[in-house]
Amino acid sequence: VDSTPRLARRPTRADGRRNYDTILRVARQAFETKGSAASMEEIAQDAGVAIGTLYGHFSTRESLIEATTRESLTTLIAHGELIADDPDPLAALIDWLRKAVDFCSTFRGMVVTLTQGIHDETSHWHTGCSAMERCGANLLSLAQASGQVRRDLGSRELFDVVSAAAWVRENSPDDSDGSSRLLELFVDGISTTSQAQNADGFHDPPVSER
Amino acid sequence: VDSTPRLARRPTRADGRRNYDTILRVARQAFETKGSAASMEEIAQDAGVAIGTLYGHFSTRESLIEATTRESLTTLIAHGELIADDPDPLAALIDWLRKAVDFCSTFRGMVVTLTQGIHDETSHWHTGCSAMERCGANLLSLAQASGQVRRDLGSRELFDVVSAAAWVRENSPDDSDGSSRLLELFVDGISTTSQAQNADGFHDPPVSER
DNA sequence: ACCTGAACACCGTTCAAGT
DNA sequence: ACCTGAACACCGTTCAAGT
Repeated sequence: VDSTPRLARRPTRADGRRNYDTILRVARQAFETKGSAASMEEIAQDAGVAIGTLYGHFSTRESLIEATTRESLTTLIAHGELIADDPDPLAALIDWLRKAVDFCSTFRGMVVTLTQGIHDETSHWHTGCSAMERCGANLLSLAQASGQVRRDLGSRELFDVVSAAAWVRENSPDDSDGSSRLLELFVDGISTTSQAQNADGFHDPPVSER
Repeated sequence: VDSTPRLARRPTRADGRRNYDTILRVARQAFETKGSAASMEEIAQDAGVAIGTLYGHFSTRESLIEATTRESLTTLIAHGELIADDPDPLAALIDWLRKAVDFCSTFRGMVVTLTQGIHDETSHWHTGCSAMERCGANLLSLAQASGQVRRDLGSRELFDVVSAAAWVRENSPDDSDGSSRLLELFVDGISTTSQAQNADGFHDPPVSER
């Protein structure tokens, strides 16, 4: 028996495919405006299908969230593999970390689902989460090999850093703009290069002084 | 009109006070085992009162959580004031940060309620949260004045660091033991003293190598 | 294969009546 | 002043019946 749950799949029949696509589109919209706890009933209604149809395609909320963000995750990982041969591994790592935080902040509440996914092997997310962690682990070890990042750091900790930064961004209004102040602090703590210098070579003033 | 909601108060009448105390005791227990989303109904039942009685004393879940942890918060702040005149302000700051993370991890889900509290002025928590933030801000500015901590750091960011570390601890099984690896990374990123050295003067190996 | 929606389950919160 | 618990509201999920 296969313990990993089957991911949502686009149906073959025309009407099913139509519904599947509409639900996905509506769900994306709903999650973005109301967060990952958006009402299933409402999504079904807005998609013009009965609630049972929604559950027919996406057996759990988590499965729907997964399907909704599958593309972005694939893109993130592809990008991570692409920049793996960057001459400056630290720059590549930082670049990827920022994009990873962006991904985890696709909508409110997503980062919670994601972290649950990585710890729960029966989760619809687990495969995706693991791929993401592996991708970060690769960039990390490259940066460590080049001596730019301290070696006492594991890939799980990197994942924690990313999710923590994403969590702060969605919970602290001040941090909701593009850059994650927390991540930059992390980067400073991680790198072995001259301390008190982030990737841009300077520190931003605290929010309260802008 | 006073917009800040009245905190839960111990009633004067004997039977009311008995119920109030029992509810508080049961709630503490329930939150610790089931997290801050523990069923109100169950708490009332276990306390041997009707659900209406619970709401009579604690108008919202948040109010109950606040009352449940009020003592610890007071202790945390008192401690922060006590160590403010430590000859080593950085050590004092770090000590307090660790205790603050502990406090925010009193039970699962608490840190979410807390961060909402600091951003929402109508919250039952807001007064407590602000006091906590002020306490940290004080220790921070002392450490900054002594040149041990970089100056481009605000108190809100410190609060974010604490809550992020607490959030990771309650979401990542690896980090659930006493120390918060994330916090230590932060500390490294914060301090102006020789990089790649935390307060103990060395780095712990990553979890995966222990 | 896929869709439907009534039915079930569960839980938080309120409020009129009681002591 | 405080307590009671039925009643209300809301929402997620299932499943027997239909196309």
